[in-house]
Amino acid sequence: MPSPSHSPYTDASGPAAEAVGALGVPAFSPLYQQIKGLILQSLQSGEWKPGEVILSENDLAARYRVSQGTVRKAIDELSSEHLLVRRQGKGTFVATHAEQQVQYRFLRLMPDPGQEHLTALAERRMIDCKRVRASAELARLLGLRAGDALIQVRRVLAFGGVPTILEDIWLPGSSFKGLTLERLQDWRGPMYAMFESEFGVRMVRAQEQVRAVMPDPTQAEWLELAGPTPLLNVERVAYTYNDAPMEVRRGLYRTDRHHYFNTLN
Amino acid sequence: MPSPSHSPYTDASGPAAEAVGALGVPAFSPLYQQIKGLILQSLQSGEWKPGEVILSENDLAARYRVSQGTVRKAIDELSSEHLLVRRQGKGTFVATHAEQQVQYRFLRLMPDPGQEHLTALAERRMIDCKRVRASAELARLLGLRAGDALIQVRRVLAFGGVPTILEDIWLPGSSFKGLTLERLQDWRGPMYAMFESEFGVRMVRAQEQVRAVMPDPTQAEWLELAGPTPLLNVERVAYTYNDAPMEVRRGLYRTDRHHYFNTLN
DNA sequence: CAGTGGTCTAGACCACTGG
DNA sequence: CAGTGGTCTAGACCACTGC
Repeated sequence: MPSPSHSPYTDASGPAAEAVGALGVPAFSPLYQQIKGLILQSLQSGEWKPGEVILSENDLAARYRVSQGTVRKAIDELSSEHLLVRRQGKGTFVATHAEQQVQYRFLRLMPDPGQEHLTALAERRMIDCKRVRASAELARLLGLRAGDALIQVRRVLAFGGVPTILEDIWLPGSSFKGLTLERLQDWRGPMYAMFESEFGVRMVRAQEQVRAVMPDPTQAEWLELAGPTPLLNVERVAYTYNDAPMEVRRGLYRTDRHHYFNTLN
Repeated sequence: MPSPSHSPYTDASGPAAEAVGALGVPAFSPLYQQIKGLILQSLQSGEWKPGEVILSENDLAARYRVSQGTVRKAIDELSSEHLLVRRQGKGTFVATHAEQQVQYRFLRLMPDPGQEHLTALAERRMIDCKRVRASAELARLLGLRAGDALIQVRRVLAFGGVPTILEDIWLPGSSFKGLTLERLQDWRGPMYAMFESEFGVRMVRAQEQVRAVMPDPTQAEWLELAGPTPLLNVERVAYTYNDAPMEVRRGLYRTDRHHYFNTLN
């Protein structure tokens, strides 16, 4: 393992041992990337759960026999991916959706200027939660086979009494056994926080596709639309650790008092 | 200035000299943040132009009398904000919109699966470029006064012969003197690349608000819509260095063969 | 080959938290 | 006060580029 007297590059032992690519070509992978992978494994295996402290940088450095700076760089990346959260003086924590500050981290619908008071008046109406079979399309998105068991949830989010979001959510039945309408209704806090504590599934990343659509009559009824109203159709696939898809969600958003917000860097 | 024998924290000379907050409270600001600010100033002042190499890390370290590691951390952040681009073995370059790889970095409309061929068939139709006066709304967004001179550009983007995007663009007249329809039509490449090389304005960041709307008859005509079609209304404010707003843009996007794409982290 | 960015280390000290 | 993350340095060496 790395030690002061020899270079980490020429040393084939330690955590870097099998850094060899598919073709036998030595695929160079920096030490800190390998450390990052090891920490990631510990997160996936549940060694540290959402909200908990992980080992200190010094302890991790000792565990992996590398310098603190190398551990630090690994944590830097995990932290910028929102998998870990650093708190100076306290430690490094596993990120969670159950924090006041980052609630609804994935919801990009914001109140228009002058409508900010609506956020405080949010109200969730759980409509349905049932077992269904995966269509070809849903199976493809979730990496399953058509016909596999899914759980489908339907709900409405209202702001200031105005139904604004109609959502259908599909989850792999195998990972969410025992999810019922009642448990959803009783839960306080973000749904993704419930997934963490009740099912051990942490959503880490998501992709959305947005289109403009006209609602069908059923959808219009749930949103209590008076006349024909164009809506945003937001299709989301959410991923856990190691980029495994774990949720598909289709939301219909009213945008007369809200807008979908995005920052381009 | 910092040197091996004394701590950078207790040294009040060098680039860190006036790190004192508004209330006389010593507002601690890390050295690398100050270096970052100094590099940012050089970018704003045009010492290095988009596409050019900047000083090497060693040279910057010498210039600012800090270690290479500190310069490195400053460049790390500027690089993650897409203001600089590192190329191993070659140097660090000022980011530009005039690169093949990152063309249309801010355009989030993507072809639907099976429609990817459309991207190659893009076609721009410049419609209009005229001087107007800022409305109260536009003035607010651009940090100007109502009535100030603006340049308004209207154009259509078509894919595979289908008009898909109708855009209105507003620019501060003071920064874009001499922008004409003809120059826009003659320009090959991204509009933001033209802003860089012709007007010295580099767009660095942008925010978008997306809503679902029905087009008015004029808009429907430009997009050659047969019947009533809901569209995405995308309002963008783009910013240069130091977060100064330099462009407002309203786009109407057809989403029957395309979608607005977003990644949530 | 020299020059650039990229990685890794070891050690020192600062800023923050909590007992 | 000890323990945590955060900053800074100096030096060594690797990976990549182009002459």
